[in-house]
Amino acid sequence: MTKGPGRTTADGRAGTTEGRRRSRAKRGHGGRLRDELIEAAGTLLDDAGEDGVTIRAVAQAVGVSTPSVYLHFDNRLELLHTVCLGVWDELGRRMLSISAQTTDPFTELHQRSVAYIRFGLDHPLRYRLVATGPATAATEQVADACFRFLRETVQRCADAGVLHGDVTALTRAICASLHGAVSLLILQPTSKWPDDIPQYADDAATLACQGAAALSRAHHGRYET
Amino acid sequence: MTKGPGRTTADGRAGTTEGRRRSRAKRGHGGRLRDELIEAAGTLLDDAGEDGVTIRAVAQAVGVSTPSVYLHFDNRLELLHTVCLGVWDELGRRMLSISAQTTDPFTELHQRSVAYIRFGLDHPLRYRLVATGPATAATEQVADACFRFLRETVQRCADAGVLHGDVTALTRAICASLHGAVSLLILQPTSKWPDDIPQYADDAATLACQGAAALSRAHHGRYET
DNA sequence: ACCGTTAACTTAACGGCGACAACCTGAGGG
DNA sequence: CCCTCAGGTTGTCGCCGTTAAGTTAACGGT
Repeated sequence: MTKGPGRTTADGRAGTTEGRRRSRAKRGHGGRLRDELIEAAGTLLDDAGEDGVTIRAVAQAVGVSTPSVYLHFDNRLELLHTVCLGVWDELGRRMLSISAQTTDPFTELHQRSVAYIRFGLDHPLRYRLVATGPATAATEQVADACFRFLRETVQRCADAGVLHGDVTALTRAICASLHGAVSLLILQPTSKWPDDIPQYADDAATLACQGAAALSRAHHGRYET
Repeated sequence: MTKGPGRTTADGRAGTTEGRRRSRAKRGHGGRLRDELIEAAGTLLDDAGEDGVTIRAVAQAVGVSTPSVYLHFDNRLELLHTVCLGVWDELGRRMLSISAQTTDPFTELHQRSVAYIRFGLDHPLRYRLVATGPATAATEQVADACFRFLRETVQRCADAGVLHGDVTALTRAICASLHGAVSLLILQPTSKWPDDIPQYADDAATLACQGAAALSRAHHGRYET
């Protein structure tokens, strides 16, 4: 009865268990599968968490064989990051809409900070993946974009004379503080989150911005007049 | 000629490739292996990064069979976290020595903040594992200890009248800021770190503490007098 | 001196994973 | 009608974490 070595012969065949059987894409539309993979990986991420997003599971969900995924993504991580990037665009839009509604740069800084924190808390899994996972080209791209958004506002504050000193260093310190506010929460179960999330976000943003102001005063006093 | 299933027959035997052949421990000293495993996992972590610390690699490094690891650790994560906990104790010691040297509570808060950041940057891999990995009993224990250290100091500041409002919320905001200062750096290559790390740590601590002060003033104004 | 008990390990195997090389197939243009 | 090549598939490899079940040697008791 002991069958000796016991490999399971093969992966699940395409569409064996679930996922409607896919029709092959037309000649010029190979990218169709790519979109379906991203979407499937997204739902899988929400339903089963990061570990649930295996190449095999994603392939099966769209009704395709496992290696087909590699026709569109170099590896698992790139698929995962692509899923996340889609939602990060949303943050960029929020940032832009804020500066359209605000004139005072320091208020803008505060509001963008709040937006950053709320965004992270709205998409904990996706935030965590690109902001605390292993770095790739995609993560750097996103990180740079965020940094520039904030740096831009800090620069405006500096121009207006409300902040002083090294704009890059100041921005980095603010970024760090905001990132911490997000990541401290998302790496613990939501059950332990504070009751009033908007209040938390506002407080953390206040701490970051007012802290930056204090910091810039300290540097101002040290290096100038 | 195709042999059908192709399993690799077995793991590496104990001590096949490297690691001096271990002598079996005496009756009451089973814990000896445990210590050796922790040490081996530690070096492996430093040499090969987190992914290099596989159960098989650790077992081989001490010259023992793979499943023996499970005699002392429930799973891979617990081994990893145990490795990290050893070094986190150091932070506790630094915190205590700081309060022994300081009388002004706000200065103490600042110095403890600096200590926290510098500690994280001194042990990036170990910090990351317990502070941004999946939560376990070990991580919670460490997180709670840190939180209490800071909360204690914040409380002293509140007693001295230099901070006001909800001590727990204030501490949480500070923790978040400090954690962010550490994690923002450790998740990117050291080549991209700022040149002056002590300065960075001091700035981030200043931002956190002064930000907290500003925050507590805001709350004070809102709810009282 | 023997012997049962049990701590401290080992061998063997399971099931799953990411990744790759090599093959197949059917729609579209000539 | 047949040829081509984008859009897939089959079959494996070599890892991984983890578990079940067996083996060996130190000790306590008689």
